[in-house]
Amino acid sequence: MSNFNLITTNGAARAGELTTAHGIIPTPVFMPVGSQATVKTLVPDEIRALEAPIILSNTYHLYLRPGVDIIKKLGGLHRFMDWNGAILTDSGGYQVFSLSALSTVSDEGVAFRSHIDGSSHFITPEKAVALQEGFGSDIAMVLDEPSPSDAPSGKVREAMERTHRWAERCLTAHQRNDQQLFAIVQGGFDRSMRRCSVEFLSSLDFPGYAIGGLSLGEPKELTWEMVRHTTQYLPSRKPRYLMGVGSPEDLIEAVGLGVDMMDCVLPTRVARNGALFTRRGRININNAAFREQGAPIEESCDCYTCTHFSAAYVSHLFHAQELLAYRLATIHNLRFMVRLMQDIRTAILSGAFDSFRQQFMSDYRITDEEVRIAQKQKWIKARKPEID
RNA sequence: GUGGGUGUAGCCCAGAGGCCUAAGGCGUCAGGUUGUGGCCCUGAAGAUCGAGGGUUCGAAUCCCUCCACCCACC
Repeated sequence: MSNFNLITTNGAARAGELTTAHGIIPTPVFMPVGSQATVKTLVPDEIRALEAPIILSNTYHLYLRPGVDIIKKLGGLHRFMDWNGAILTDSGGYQVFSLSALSTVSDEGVAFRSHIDGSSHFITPEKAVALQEGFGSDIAMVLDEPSPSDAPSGKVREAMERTHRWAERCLTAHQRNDQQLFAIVQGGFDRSMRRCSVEFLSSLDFPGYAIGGLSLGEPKELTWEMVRHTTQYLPSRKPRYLMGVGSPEDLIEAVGLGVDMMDCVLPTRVARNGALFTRRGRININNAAFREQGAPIEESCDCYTCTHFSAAYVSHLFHAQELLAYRLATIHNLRFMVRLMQDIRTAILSGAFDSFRQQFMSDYRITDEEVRIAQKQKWIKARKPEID
């Protein structure tokens, strides 16, 4: 029996159901991030109210603090944080490279220093699996090695091949049958390497596949080219998870390319800085214009924040740096993302994905073109040494 | 009233004859954040340096007068 039921497709876009030990998850789905066993500022009842069926947590952070033994002793991650929905744990591969500059990779595993106290640690693929089995997450990720966006192709291939060997070892080590282990495709920004990665990992019959190593500052067009290229070779009957992406417009784009699952810190992180999503685009609640707005952030939004408070009140809380500001903004942005995915799914099921996408994109004011160009040039500049 | 101190952007302040076209922080105004540190990063606006006079090639800076505020003593 398969864990994933592909209900329908609409072009490349897909609607399905992913069965986990903690519920059936309608896909496509957006997973709020709760790295340290908490979706920052929210209690589980509030996450439930968002209608988020699954959240993401993080092996790296939980391993360092409070440690797997404590979580195990207290009944596993679900009980520890009182969340009875599904949980996906990231393996920590990404954090080792992004958070800690002092890490060294070998075939055996990765040695790194804690960003908290500087202590030394060593994680092997087997240990990454054991940790996640200890946490008891519903979906575990293999230990992978993402490549920095400026890595030369030799290094990218090396990291990809190591990721493949680690994936095999994770699969062998994995034991819990109430937990699914997903593989992670790497291969940088090279089409042939991406394809190579997909084909190798597909042969190992994982219950799900993630696309890693993207959205690292590269131009959007390149991100989507890689996603399109990757999903076309992935097995259609398995869920596809695009890691670490993205913004509201990214959700639509990715689903349109055949992605089923996504997670991103963006909605929660920018929320804490006053950036709020609406169907007409992103706003900054700190802007002077909102100081006197009696209407909510978005009239048509059904979130707790918008059904209880004016934009002026939220604006006041931000200017006063009140803790409630972060909570209300987080609730709004996450509900926006979850609801957007729900609407996308409804559109796919009724065969109207394309028109939904067109309508959304024409309503939604995307990041200024100037900013995008500046980011692109910055990325090109960073890679220049390799080109020379 | 006498003695002392302080006056530089909305607020706190750096500067002590020329590198001042006056620095920094907070605040204000606007951007950014993509497998999470509520951090942080980037821009912008905003100052006839309390007022007036003088010395000097040159004054926020030295001198004089006045004004305001603070402290102490009457």
